[in-house]
Amino acid sequence: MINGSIPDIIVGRLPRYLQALQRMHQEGRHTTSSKELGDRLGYTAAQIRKDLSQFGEFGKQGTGYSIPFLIGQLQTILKVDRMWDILLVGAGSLGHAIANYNGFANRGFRIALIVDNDPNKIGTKIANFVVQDASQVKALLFGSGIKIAMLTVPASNAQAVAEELTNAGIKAILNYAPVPLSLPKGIHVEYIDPLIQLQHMTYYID
Amino acid sequence: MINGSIPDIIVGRLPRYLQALQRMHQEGRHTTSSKELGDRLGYTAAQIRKDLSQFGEFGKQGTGYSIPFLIGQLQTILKVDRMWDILLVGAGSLGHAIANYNGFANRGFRIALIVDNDPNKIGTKIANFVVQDASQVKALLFGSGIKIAMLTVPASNAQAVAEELTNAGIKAILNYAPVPLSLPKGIHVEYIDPLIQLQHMTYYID
DNA sequence: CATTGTGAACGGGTTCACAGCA
DNA sequence: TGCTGTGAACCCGTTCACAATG
Repeated sequence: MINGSIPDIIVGRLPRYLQALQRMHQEGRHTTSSKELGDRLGYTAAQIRKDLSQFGEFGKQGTGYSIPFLIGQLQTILKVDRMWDILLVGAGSLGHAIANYNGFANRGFRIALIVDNDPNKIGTKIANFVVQDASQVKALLFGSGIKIAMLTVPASNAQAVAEELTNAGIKAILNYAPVPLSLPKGIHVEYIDPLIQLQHMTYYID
Repeated sequence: MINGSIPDIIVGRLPRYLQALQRMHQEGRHTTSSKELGDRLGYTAAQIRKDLSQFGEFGKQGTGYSIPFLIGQLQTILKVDRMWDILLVGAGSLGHAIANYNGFANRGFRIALIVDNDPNKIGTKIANFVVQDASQVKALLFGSGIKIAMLTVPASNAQAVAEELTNAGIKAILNYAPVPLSLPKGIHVEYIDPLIQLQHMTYYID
């Protein structure tokens, strides 16, 4: 393990490894192998070993990997050994569903602030939060330490809102709006768009 | 264009091309080029030309691509030149958000049936649908022509439910539960898991 | 003896570069 | 001139295969 720049495709698999390991841990397991982990996730054993070897030597020959140890290592690598506060932009039905989802906390995340630009929504309560005015987002974020946003606004506003967020210091955006965002280098964007995935699958169905 | 088996990674980009083209169409545009399309989506012009060339010769030298024509071609290739009925499994808050989302129809999909296994939810109404009993799913699907399911059930049930769906004739599953599904060859699965994507991004943030 | 870590071989997707054509 | 379609070159991620070791 002598590396500065890890391929993004490898980084993208680490959360899946972590998820599977946490599940094994819940099942009371203590040890696993690259083979078993690969079988669960649909990867080859060699790939898992090669991926992990980019970050260190975490296994033992003949034995495999200690599950709790590897969980700890991956949490450190992915920086989810801490709690990340998240800004939720958009208090529509999807925003509601996200705000009410209780699976974030044990994975390193928590919704910390909800904003919307609809006067009818500002001031209403969602899951213990009062919806704040989106136009004040820069002031609301100032000093908050929030660096991640989830975007659930209409497609037509997404680019403009994303630019405001960038301007307000946000460094990563999980974009639920069905539009590609064009933002400065250094801002990380991931997309969630069920229609893209549905259309991918229909190609294969008769 | 002489091809039987297109790489899946190319198929996965086609819905994005289609989405961008539809947006251009809404903007009143008639023609585009591989360069412009690539700029919108973050791909190189060469890649877009090469991808499209797998399916035919859709462009004109010197001019580019006719937007309505290319939209039609991609819709045919992806089989979204028809309407696909979808089964929604799980009537929790995420299921509600999905059922109330009105962006499916103009992209080739519509929710046709909602089921849940919670007696308190069965019989309630969501977005004009009465929630049906999940245990009857095979009978409900029989003769319906529904081949696609969206899964918004707890992680602990997801594998078992997915197997039932497979058994009931479902061919494609969009899985919102944070677990990898293990299903027979020929069943297509796509995953949506915001935590995986958040943990991917935190790797890059300080 | 089971299983890791890894250099080397392999494979396939991306980019290049240019002929061809409107 | 502008832009497509595509063979060839290139690049990079995956798989192989085996020495190393608890």
